[in-house]
Amino acid sequence: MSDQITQLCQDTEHVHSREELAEKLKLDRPLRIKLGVDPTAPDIHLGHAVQLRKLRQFQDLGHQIVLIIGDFTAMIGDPSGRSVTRPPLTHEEVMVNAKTFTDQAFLIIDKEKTEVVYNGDWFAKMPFQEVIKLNAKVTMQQMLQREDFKKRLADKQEVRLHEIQYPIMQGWDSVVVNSDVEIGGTDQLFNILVGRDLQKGEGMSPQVVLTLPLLEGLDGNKKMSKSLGNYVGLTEAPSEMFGKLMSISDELMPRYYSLVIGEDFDKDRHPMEAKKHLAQRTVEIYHDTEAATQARADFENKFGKGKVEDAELPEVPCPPAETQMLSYISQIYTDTFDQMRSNADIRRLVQQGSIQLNGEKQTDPKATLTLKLGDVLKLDKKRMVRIG
RNA sequence: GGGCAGGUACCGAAGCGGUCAAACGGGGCAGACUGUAAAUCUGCUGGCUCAGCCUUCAGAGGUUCGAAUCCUCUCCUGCCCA
Repeated sequence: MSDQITQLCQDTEHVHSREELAEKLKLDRPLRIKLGVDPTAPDIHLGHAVQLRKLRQFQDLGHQIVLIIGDFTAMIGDPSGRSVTRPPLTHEEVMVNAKTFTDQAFLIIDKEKTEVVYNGDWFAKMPFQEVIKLNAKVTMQQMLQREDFKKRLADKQEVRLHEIQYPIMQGWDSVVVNSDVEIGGTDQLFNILVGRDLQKGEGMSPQVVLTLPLLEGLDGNKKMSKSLGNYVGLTEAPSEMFGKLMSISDELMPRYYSLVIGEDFDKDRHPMEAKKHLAQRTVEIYHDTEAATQARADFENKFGKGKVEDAELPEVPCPPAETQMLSYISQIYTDTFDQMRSNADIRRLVQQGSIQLNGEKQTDPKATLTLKLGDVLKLDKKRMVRIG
């Protein structure tokens, strides 16, 4: 049993407290482990995975996972770590996101053994009287303890009242689902503690707080998030996933080793090699071994010692001779990479030498291209296509 | 409700009648160097049919040959007072 505690507390940021957790485990029943998520964006990424992997651990030990979809709270927006008010989402948007979210979450946790609940089920029906009663359970001073609020207040930035409701609601979720343990990122500490207070207020045994480190994004300093664009999505294509992981800094690697693939980082290994292992291993987890091997081979062909000719590249149809370069490239961006680029943007890429045909820079924006089958056109750092 | 200070490009922030598509910083992108890493250096960073033109400085009007800059009204935010 102390084994269990050690395992569960591994790679956590904050546990309050081990003793309480031990007490709960002694109860000799499956514990109810709560994780609340606000489906504000559809895709989940490696940052979410850190928490889901922890849930999986609990699950494997026979505990009951309670996944709360914050369909109601998502419409408010968690102000955690934010310096500005988040724009609200409609309920339809939230529900669409929720579906994608759970589908992806079940790549990690076992669907059969997971209880999924929506907090709209209780909040949407709550009469205003009850809302007031709920609000009476906490003080303004308590809420203002929170770092985000304090800071915004100090910086003379607005704090809207609905934002102050957020921790209260998240806390109330704990009462409703009767959780024994709540898991969250470090930025959730405050909210989870509110849950403890509310549970105590209802005469319940307070939940154990277990927070996990926030995974830094690819840029290495901000936390991984969709809106910052520094994320790796769980369902991204193998080559995409591989490439993104290869772009992280060496400093970040040990972090990713423990939080993403759960391995020890061997600092004597060549960094390049270590990173390839990280990338390969990650692809393996979310796709399969074959895809991972393939992604690696492909990467090496494209950027390493291998041959570009052997790499798997998206193919684009061969244009007529003397094709206007700008419009042709613009078309590839939209058709093949689903990216809107203005002509000015593409002109810039051309002038700066980003566009390369079989390794040769094409720097004249007015030039025309005459391509033949098998030519490799490089658009920017990450994107190349083959004429097919 | 009263007083004051503000709302500028992705963000922060200059500009306060013409030389403003708008300084500077951050971010982003590209090039060089590399390990498609980091650091560093360089360039770019509203749009277009690109030596020219078009649309921007909260919104709507107005003054002026000319407005991000002046005036009026509206909307929004912060601070202080009630």
